Amino acid sequence: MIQIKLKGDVIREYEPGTTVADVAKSLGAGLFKAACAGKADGKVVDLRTPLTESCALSILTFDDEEGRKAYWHTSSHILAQAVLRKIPGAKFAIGPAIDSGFYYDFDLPAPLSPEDLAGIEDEMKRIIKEDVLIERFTLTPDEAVRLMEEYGQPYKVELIREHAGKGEPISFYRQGDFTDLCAGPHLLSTGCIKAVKLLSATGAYWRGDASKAMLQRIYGVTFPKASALEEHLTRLEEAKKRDHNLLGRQLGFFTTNELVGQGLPLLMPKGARVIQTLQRFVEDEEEKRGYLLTKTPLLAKSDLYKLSGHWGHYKDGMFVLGDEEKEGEEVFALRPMTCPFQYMIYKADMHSYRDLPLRYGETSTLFRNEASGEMHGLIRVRQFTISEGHLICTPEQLESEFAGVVDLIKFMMRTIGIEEDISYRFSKWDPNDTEKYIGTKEMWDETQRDMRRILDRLGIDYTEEEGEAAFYGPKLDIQMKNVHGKEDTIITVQIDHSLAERFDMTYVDQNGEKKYPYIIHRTSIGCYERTLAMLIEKYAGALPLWLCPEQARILPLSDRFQDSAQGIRDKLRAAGIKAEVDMRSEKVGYKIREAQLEKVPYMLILGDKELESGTVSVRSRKEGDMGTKTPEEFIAMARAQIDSKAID
RNA sequence: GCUUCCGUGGCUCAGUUGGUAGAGCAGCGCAUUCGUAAUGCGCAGGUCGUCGGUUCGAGUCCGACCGGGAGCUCCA
Repeated sequence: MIQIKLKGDVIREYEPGTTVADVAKSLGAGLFKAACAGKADGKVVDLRTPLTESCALSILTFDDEEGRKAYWHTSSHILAQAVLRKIPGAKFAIGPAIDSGFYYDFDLPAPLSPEDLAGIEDEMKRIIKEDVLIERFTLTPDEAVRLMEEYGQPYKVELIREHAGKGEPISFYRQGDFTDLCAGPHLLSTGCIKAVKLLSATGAYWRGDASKAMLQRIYGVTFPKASALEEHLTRLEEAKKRDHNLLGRQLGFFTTNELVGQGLPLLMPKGARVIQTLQRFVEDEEEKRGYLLTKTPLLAKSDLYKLSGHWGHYKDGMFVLGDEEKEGEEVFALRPMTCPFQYMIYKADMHSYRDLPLRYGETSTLFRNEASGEMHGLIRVRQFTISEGHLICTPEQLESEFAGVVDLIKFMMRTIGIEEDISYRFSKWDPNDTEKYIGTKEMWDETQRDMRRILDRLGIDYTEEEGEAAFYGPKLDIQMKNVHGKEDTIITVQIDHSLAERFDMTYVDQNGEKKYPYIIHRTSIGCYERTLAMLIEKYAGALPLWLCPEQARILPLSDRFQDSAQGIRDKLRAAGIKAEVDMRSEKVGYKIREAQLEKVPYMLILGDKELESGTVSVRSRKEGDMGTKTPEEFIAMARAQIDSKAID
């Protein structure tokens, strides 16, 4: 007998060879029905796995992340089986579970129409109803290749050939007429899936490589209960309503124009005001922290970028002015970053170790010629303005300067209220990508070791990603997901031990020797356009009071009150509160409705009652009627909120 | 850049098998002067993204380009 330690440290004895499914069954019919996979001594296992030795076992259900992954992975196989039935000649690539469901990539003879998708979804429901048994079996690599060649599946053959070297048997899962190469785990039968929805069909490159074939990807999601699917779909709909690309336009924050061009949003008065508020806040805070403001040109001769390495590594991403081919013509380029400009400021003087650290900050407008399919609202644009900065320091100062930058960033994130929504990524180079990166392996090993040590000491909880570094150094990227679940970098901090030498930036140390300093590239709040986009989505347009482009709107009950309304508006403005009056001859209900839709934080209603008592009726966008206050009381309340940068 | 879907007045959309455009909101005018999410009436507004093709005739069919959405790739 073997001893299995279950939930709550309960130990039960089983015959050796008992499967995970058997154990689940012995614990209860309900658990067996809900079981998606098992976890034996911390390792995720298939329900079919026979237990040969004593271990700690937990049964994973849809409520566990790993159980959910197995559930969705099985769903992707059902999708593939449905495609096989509906589209003869379909070739299968890969079909994993993802955080929000699953997808499967296919090579199909014709593009998928929405009707095709509906037909495939119906077929999936049929397969589920048939409750097809799912079986696991293994083959040697040679047998596996032969089987997949027989099925006419070249992508699977390619995958098997790659695995073959490991000398392990290749596992397959078969459900009726469909057999797929797969490591598992999987549910026991197709009937375990209850509610299905196919969400979209799009393109995706084989192996994520743009030089390889474009496949068709179908995204879907499934749940054990129809109501859970409904809720999920409702959530997706709700999320779309927060989309900054929609809401930001509705609220009059920005617009785009065909004649102006792709990726070139026009910030309208309200959006421009929000960004101005953020920018003033950032510049003031940086000044307090010892940053030196610079203002450098938006373009430079190509020679500067040749020196920085951008001409070699980043030319496709730059807007180049002038014709390189023409003899003797000067060629310029709009700047894609601020680095070399601030370096030239550093180089304008001789520096002693006593001068360091030097912290340069600039509200910097950058231009990047992104490929046409990359642009998205305010998140990915061709011209943007970033709180850019470079810290020049000695090796001894690197850690404390880095810590200072992280402290500033955390302060910014806390202030705008997104501290809980971000994650940290340690972005490293890819040693095999010689095209992309400059510098030696020793240099990379050293700076990455330095950065890791600093991150660990700062207690930052980060993930690691290879091949995401800047071409000159590793990065700490601060990531945030947009409303569609897509992650973007909003802030980045980089350690650079390579460009100082390239630019011959030196300082004189205690011994009178010239040394190359470390450079920290950083932004404190990111680029304003992208940060604004994230704020719109985070707050569904209802920004914290201090950031609102219109903080109070006075609503005179009838035309008779217009003069006094303007008087109150002027009082508020004098107190630094952004106030307007709705002068239209409309009913107050109508004015309130509009102000609510425009997310104006406070509405001040003015009629006979208020005029007599020298007050206004205050309505908050969030709490509704707040009763009457004198203008002075309202100003005091609003100012307190604004000055503390309160997050509602 | 790639795959796919889409493009009708400022916005949201309708427009049947090709027969030369319609609604609501917004705007403007008039009336109304109103108490916490839409007052009524009227007026004006579109060479149907652009260019080319098929056709007696194109918003409707075809192509190219421009722009937008989703995904992929890319993102110093």
